[in-house]
Amino acid sequence: MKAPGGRLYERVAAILSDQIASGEYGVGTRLPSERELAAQLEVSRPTIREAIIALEVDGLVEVRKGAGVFVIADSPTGGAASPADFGAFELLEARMAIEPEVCAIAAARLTDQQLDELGGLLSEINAGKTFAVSEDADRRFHLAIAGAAENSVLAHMVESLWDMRTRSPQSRLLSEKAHEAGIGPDVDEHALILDALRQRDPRAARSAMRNHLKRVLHSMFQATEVREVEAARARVERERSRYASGL
Amino acid sequence: MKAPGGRLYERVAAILSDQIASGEYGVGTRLPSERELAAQLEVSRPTIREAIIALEVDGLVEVRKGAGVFVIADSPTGGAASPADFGAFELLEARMAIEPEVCAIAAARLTDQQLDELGGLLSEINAGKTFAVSEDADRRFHLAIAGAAENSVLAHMVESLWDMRTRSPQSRLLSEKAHEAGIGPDVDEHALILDALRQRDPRAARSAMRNHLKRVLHSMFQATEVREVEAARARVERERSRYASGL
DNA sequence: GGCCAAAAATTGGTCAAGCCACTGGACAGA
DNA sequence: TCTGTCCAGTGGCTTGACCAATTTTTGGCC
Repeated sequence: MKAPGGRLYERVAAILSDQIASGEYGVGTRLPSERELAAQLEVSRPTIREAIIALEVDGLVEVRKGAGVFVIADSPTGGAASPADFGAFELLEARMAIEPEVCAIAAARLTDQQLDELGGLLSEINAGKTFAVSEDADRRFHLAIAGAAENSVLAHMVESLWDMRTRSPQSRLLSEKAHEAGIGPDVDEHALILDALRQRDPRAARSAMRNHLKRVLHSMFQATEVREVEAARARVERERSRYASGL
Repeated sequence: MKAPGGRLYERVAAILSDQIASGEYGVGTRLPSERELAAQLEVSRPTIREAIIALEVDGLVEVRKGAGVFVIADSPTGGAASPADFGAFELLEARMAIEPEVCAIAAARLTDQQLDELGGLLSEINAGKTFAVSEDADRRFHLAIAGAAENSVLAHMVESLWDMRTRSPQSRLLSEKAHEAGIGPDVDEHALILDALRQRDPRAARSAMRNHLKRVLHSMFQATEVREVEAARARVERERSRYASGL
């Protein structure tokens, strides 16, 4: 379940696979062309091709020369149903309980090299032109911190947490809503976390991570509110049109 | 290459896969470099890379940057993951990071019924005549607290933590050692945790849980000091020294 | 207007060449 | 003998190009 720094094609495959699982690319539909994907995800075409081949071997897509890449399934072949659908809020609560501690531990053990790596990821979050790209960088940022804690159990836990998030329909929905509302990974907050780690100050690191997640929680509230407002507006609109016709 | 029977990478993957299956490239050995393969099979390097990725997704080979491509199996595996053997000390460290927080959350949400249940488990730990019995009660005590946090993700995490412990040879070994040294679940400490939960005081609960785990860590040190365990000794010792600094 | 064939645009398939980062072992110096 | 440095080899990724299959558009014809 390790996924962080991995190879580029793996990350691209993960992104695409998520988008397929989430229904963003429904079964039977065509994926954007290799060239488009390369532009969107900011990688080269060969890398996109490698990712697509990985998906193909997993039985998710079918490639038709000259026509395009088509989705033929939304989950890995024999993958007998991924159970465990967790709620978006409890997932975040779990992160708030675990990640700050992990971050504190990491602060005490980080190597300079790992700091550099995190710096790079921070710029990636910042530079990511697409929502999907910077969100992926966000994920790798958090996983890199977990890795820096030098505790494979904790790394495994944090990874598992993010996987659950990916698999959770609720979380994906909320993430989408947040996205539409213009809410994405916050660069400044991540910078604060990195600062604390640079100082190798466990308390500050814990606190920075907690604040970050608190803000994420806040955005989630916002996103859900927006959603409700929209639903309400739609309802009003329906009513309005109904009465208008009777005029 | 000629005889267009499909895509090139598929044919290359088939060739390599056959050579692996036939033992031409045995498990553990290294494949020729991508450049060599490209020359041998008269295809371009990207094609070789695509084929290798297909083999990788099938679990046949492992790619190590800068080193080469290594055969790790001679037939496609179901994709099963590794058994994951975690170290006893890092496992405990993970518990120290997670369980106190979970305990704090539980303190705020516990029902009276859950308190009663915990009380019952406490007596079981106390009354358990066998080491195994009270240890099992110990486990259920901790899981019950996690369950009381009313967060399925956290409950899942804690459960997973204890499962790892059960599956970890190192942990079992240490637990045995501790047993021989007369060290078992400490009733008083569990009582302190329960007290804090009864007061519904998150801080006190967190602190009580942390102290409890700290003591467990201490016992583990004692147990490892008692005697050496030939096979695992080196590894345990390495870990031990790493965590000793944080004591 | 409707139909069909040719042309153009689009898409995957493959190749070539190059630069980078990492690994591992050889090699020189202490 | 040991240690640290260096370098050749290896995979990782990109750019740019051309080919082949397919789809879409175009334009002439009926």
